[in-house]
Amino acid sequence: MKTLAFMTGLGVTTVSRALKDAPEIGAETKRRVQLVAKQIGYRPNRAGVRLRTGKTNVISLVLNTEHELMSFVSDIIYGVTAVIADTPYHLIVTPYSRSQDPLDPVRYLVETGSADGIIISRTQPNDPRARYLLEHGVPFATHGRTDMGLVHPYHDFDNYAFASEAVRYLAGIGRRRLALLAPPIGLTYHGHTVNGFTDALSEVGASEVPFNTVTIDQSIEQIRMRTAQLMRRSDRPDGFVSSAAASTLAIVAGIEDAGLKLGRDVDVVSKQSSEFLHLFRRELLVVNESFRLAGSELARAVLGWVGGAEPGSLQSLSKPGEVLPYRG
Amino acid sequence: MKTLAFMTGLGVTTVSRALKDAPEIGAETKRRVQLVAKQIGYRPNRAGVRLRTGKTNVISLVLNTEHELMSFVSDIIYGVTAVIADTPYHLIVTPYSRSQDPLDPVRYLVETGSADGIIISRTQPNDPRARYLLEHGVPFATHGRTDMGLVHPYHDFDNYAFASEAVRYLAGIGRRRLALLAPPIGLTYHGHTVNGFTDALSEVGASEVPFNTVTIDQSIEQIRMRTAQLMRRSDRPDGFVSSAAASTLAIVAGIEDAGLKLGRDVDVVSKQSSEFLHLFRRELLVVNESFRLAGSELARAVLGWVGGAEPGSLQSLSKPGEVLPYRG
DNA sequence: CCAATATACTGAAACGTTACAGGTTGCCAA
DNA sequence: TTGGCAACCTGTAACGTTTCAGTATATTGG
Repeated sequence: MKTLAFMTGLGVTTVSRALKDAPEIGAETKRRVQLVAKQIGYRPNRAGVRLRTGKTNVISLVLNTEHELMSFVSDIIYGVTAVIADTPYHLIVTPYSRSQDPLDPVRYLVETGSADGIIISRTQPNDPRARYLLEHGVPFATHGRTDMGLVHPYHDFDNYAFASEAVRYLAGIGRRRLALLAPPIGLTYHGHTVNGFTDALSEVGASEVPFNTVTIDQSIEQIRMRTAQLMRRSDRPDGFVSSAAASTLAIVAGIEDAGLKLGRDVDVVSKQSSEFLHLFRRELLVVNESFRLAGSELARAVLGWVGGAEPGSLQSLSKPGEVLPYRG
Repeated sequence: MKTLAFMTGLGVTTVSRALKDAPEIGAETKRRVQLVAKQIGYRPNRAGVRLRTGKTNVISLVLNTEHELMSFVSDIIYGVTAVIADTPYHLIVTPYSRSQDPLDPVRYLVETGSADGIIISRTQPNDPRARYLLEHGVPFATHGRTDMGLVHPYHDFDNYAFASEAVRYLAGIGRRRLALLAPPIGLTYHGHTVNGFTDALSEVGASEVPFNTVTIDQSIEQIRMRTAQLMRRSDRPDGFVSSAAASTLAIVAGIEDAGLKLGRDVDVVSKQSSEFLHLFRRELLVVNESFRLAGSELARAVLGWVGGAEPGSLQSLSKPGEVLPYRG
């Protein structure tokens, strides 16, 4: 910048202001400065800006290293980076592990002022992280809604609609006794999913086969074993609704362990975030959820808040598509 | 830090030096300063340090947004973060897309001085990024080796061993006509894989069924279609070696599209980075490759170089485990 | 006892940027 | 003519850190 000032014969202050289109700089001067800046490839020094203004130009994605789905991590990162690609923002990934309080990484980011905006996942109805961030005035967006009467940006997939559509579909092909492999208890979308499931059950007059103690956070082996146990009982379900593709692999394995056949003895509707369940078993019924979209929406939301938009206007809910059987 | 200086009654210079165990500070003073620092929870301001020293405390992971495997992205990030978790380093993810020169993001990072160290993947035998980084003296590590006579840190999986073991295993169960679904042409490990494959073929006296134009970078549908075509020919292979789990799903689909049966008409050995292929088809033969390990090794390597270690001492090669059939 | 030296500490400057509090010029109205 | 004002520009300080070039005091060797 000093170089720019020298080259243009102006003061550094003028150059600084000219580069950000301040009103008190002559139009001609602005164009001149910006031209020279472009020519010599001037890039603002992030440390200088950050030290002076506190603006980090960083968005942090806070992830659980044990429980996030593989596809979630990959796709959400790509979604976020696609949006921030032509902004000065960088994406930093802040991990936390099972043993840690989920609030820890968030507190760290806020205390060290390491990010202008934060994206969190595994959102809870009463989420201490959201509360903390609101209290500290740090812009953020959550993947999943909260239920605290506080308003903040979020992106969510309509899991109520997913679960209820899944139940309706299964009922439509004659399935009457349904089991739900739900999201982890405690997370907001667990509630949404369970509600959609049970509401639709009573709507169509089907019944639930309890599978409560198992969630998609469990290991493949656990889910497989518990499914096999369940399927060996006389009152076994004839339909499953599964909230995650990886768990669906385990459910199918469990079904087959019990000597039953997918599509004949039982049907499974599963969410998936990439098109592979139909390669796995053609009989599966799938609903797509795009985590890349989630990443983009979340990035847009945080950037919006950072840029001064109303948090309440930065909320989005993505509707599930139809339940899809295999086609050709 | 000014606060610390005031509290201890020392000058800021002394505090700065005391905190980093400089030799010219009295032992007693050091302990005192460090105690007070701990008490008030002092954390060095990253912008201050970065502005003064140029040290960013950032490691950047450069990823292709189209062609990286899902599991690769997720696991490598977790591997890296696990290593840098108890260091002052942050991980930033720098993406680039199909249309871009892979050198672009690297150049950006170097020109803006945005990272102390860089991790790159999809390494080529003659890799312009590695050359560029060496020329500019920026520490980096590559996932995969180069072959330019230049020495730099890397982590690699021994794909020669993988491919040759796979061939030996298939030959051992009577397969004689093998096809290889190779990594993308141009990447170093394409060559390694192909060499391992062909060397072992001649060793065991089996023959290759060319499948050259297809690589794991292609879409699931493409691979599936091409496999089905191949399997409908009279000179079809009776064994496959596949370099990626996702592609293996497509190969199996293609095999079944052609009306053939896995394990009877044809066997497939595939790498996988998470334990799911055996849920998919029990007849599959798998070799595990841990991307989390790769991430950790790469992080250790860059940090080592940043810390002044010899680049040549920061190279690691991970040997594949055995070919594993399904068990219980 | 003095000079040399080691030990322990310090102020000022600098990294690149922006905000604050001006300064200069030219024009217009009184 | 002059005071006021708008338009445009500028120097200085500050953000938090480290480095440079010291200073002051105690210790040692001759």
